[in-house]
Parts: sequence; structure tokens; C-alpha cells
Amino acid sequence: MGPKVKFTKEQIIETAFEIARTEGIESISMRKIAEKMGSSVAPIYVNFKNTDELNEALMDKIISISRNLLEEENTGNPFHDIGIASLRFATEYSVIFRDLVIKGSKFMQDYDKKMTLALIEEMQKDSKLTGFSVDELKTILFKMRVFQVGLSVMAASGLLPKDYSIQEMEDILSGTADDVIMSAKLRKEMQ
Amino acid sequence: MGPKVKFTKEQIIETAFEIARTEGIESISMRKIAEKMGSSVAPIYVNFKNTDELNEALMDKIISISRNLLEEENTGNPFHDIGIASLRFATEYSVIFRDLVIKGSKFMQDYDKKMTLALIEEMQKDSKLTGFSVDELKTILFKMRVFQVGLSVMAASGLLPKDYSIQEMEDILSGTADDVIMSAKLRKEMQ
DNA sequence: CTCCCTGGATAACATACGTTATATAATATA
DNA sequence: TATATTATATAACGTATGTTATCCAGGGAG
Repeated sequence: MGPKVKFTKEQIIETAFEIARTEGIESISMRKIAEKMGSSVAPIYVNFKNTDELNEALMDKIISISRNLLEEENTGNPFHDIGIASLRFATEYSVIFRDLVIKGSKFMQDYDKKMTLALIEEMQKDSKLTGFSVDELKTILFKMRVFQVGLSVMAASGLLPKDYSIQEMEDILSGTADDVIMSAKLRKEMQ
Repeated sequence: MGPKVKFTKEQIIETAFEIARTEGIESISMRKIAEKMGSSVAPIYVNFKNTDELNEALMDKIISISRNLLEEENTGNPFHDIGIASLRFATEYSVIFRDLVIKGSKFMQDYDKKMTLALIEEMQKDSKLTGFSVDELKTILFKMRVFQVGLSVMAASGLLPKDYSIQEMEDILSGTADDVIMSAKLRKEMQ
């Protein structure tokens, strides 16, 4: 064998993530990672074939973090949980969140698609939502997704009032959900 | 005098804009502009002191475009007009829109601040909105801004269903506006 | 103890960038 | 026509990037 390993794969990814978190994904560079670790670029190329491979590993870490955030929310209402998890990601990792938004980001698209189906099923079990057709549920869900994306983007881009807390975001999010649902019910009754 | 001018300031800005529109603001470079114009970088440096000055001119053009889009909407309902103009910008110049969203972008923040005041005044004249306090109007406006940002971002990031038209966006936008207003009225009556 | 494998450092190559110094050529004016 | 002006081209400098070839040194296998 050879000398002791001083710089692990995990340490490299963690360092890359730290740069992404503070300066943005685009400003990651091999030399910058190396400098931050106190090494040369050699250990990076031992662990990763090239930049693409490192970026893939970084995306895996980001996905895993967002998954953890979701699992930490456990009200049993996935509708609510996903909204809060997304808001937390957008506020705690705002730079990365904005980077992902620009990218067109398969990340966002996949995340979205995967959730939609599960959510519709959950909505059908919700007592507040009985009596709606699947199409009506889809419309409600879509409106809420739009609102949640808007709130997340505004949070990550400094477009919210100063000191707007996660709690306030949560309130306005569920408040708007109520608006949408209440109005849908009214429209149904008027028919 | 000297030889005829072959590359004007406007042509340079237009070329930079074209690169921004297709590849993103970040991927503008002096050499790329020059190549696209079929010139060297010299004409650019005659017309602009440096990259910063060119970027300023580019932002001016972007602002002017967004202003034009707004002026093309003329229903007299600024609430509606701003929403549609923003949606059109987000769809027609999606790459630039996303770039501006990331940037934290004074552009968005200024745009936002400037509009809020004018909008509140307009809302007070709206017959559908009589009886609301200023605070209630602010909440309604805020919810609509969030929804509109969300819809614009989703449009620009390919998160909407395929072939989702501007008309459909317009419908869901005004539909949600109705939801929010109707619910606010209901809550008021219940008090 | 010696050899060899391998993690790491160093430095180079190629590329792309902003910027600038210099050269060239075209044109209006004297 | 000659000259001064100036729009443009060319090429260089300095910097940052990804990638790779080469060298060094430490530690287990024989």
C-alpha cells in the first residue's frame, strides 16, 4: 500500500459544498477546493475523474440534504411538509437554491414530478378536501405549488420584508391554501 | 475625421443582449461579442470603458424592454397588466429572467418596491376591493406578488405543463386573485 | 531491510478571459 | 495633395481555469 490518506472523498465534497453554499455553484474550482483543504489539486483528481464527476457527487449531496429536510418535517400532512421543507431549503441554502433555479435544473423538475402524484393521493385522504374531483384537486395543488415556488424564490432572493420568519412564511402559505380551497368549495356550491 | 463607423454602440449592446438571451448574462464576453459582430474587441473598448460599463448599458436595455412590455398591456388594471407583462418577460426572455432572479438582482427589488405603492393606490379605486383596509389590501397584493413570481419562475424554468399558454397563465393568475379576494371578504364577514 | 505501490505536491500545458499598447488604414480638412 | 484624426485589427500581458505528466515520500509486503 501507500501513504496514509489525508484527504477523503467526503472531505472534498464537503468543501465543494461549502463553496457552493457561500459563493455559488459556479464559483467552485479545483484549485479553490484544494486551497480550502490545504492541499494541491492532486487528491481531487485521485477521487474524481473530472469536474463533471465531482459536480454529480455534489448534486447527490444537495439532493440528500433536501431529502433530510423533508424527513425532519413530520406533521403527516405531506402537502404542508413539502412546502415547509422547500422554504427551509430556500432560506438556509439560498445561494444554492437560486443556482438550481437558474439551471433549469433537472433537480427541480424531477423533484416536482415525483411529488405531484404522491400528493394527489394524500389529498384524497384529507378531510378538508373531500368532494373534489381529481381535476379539481390538481388545480388546487398546482396553485399551491406556484405559490410555494414564488415564496421560496422570494425568500432566497431577498424579496421578502426584512426578518420575515419561516413561521410567517408557513402562515401565509397555509393561509393561501385555505383561500384556494375555500374558493373552490364556494364555486362548487354555486353550480 | 476618421474612417466610417462600422460597429455602433447600439449594435454592440444588441449583440450582447442576444448572447444574454440565448446563453445567459454570465457567458457574455468581449471576445464573444466581437466574434458575433465580425470584428475585433477594439470597437467595444472605444464605446465602453470596460465590462462594467457595458453591463450597465445592457441592464438599461433590459429595463427598457420590460417597460415596453408593460406599456403594451393596457387594460387599465395595473394589477393585471403588471402580472401579464412579467409573465411575458419570463417566457420570452426566460434565460435572462432566471439570471436576474439569481442575482438577488437590484432589478427585481427596485421593480418590486416601485410598483407596490402605485398598486396599493390603484387597488383602492377598484370596485371589487372596496371595504378593505390598507393592511388587508397589502396582504392581498403580497399574496398575488408571490403567486405571480412563482408562475413567472416556473414558466422560465420549464416547470409548467407543456404548451401552457400565456392565456392559461393569465387565467390561473386572475383566478387565484379571485380566490384570495373572495376569501378575504368571507373572513371579513364572519368577524 | 528493501522494494514497490500509491497519495500527494509541483509545475506545466492548453484554454479563456479582461485589458491595453501598438500598428494600420480610411477619411475629412487644410 | 498632404496631414491629422480615428475606427479597427493584431497581438501581447496578466490572470484564472481544467487537466495531466512528473516527481517525491511514506508504509505495507516480501
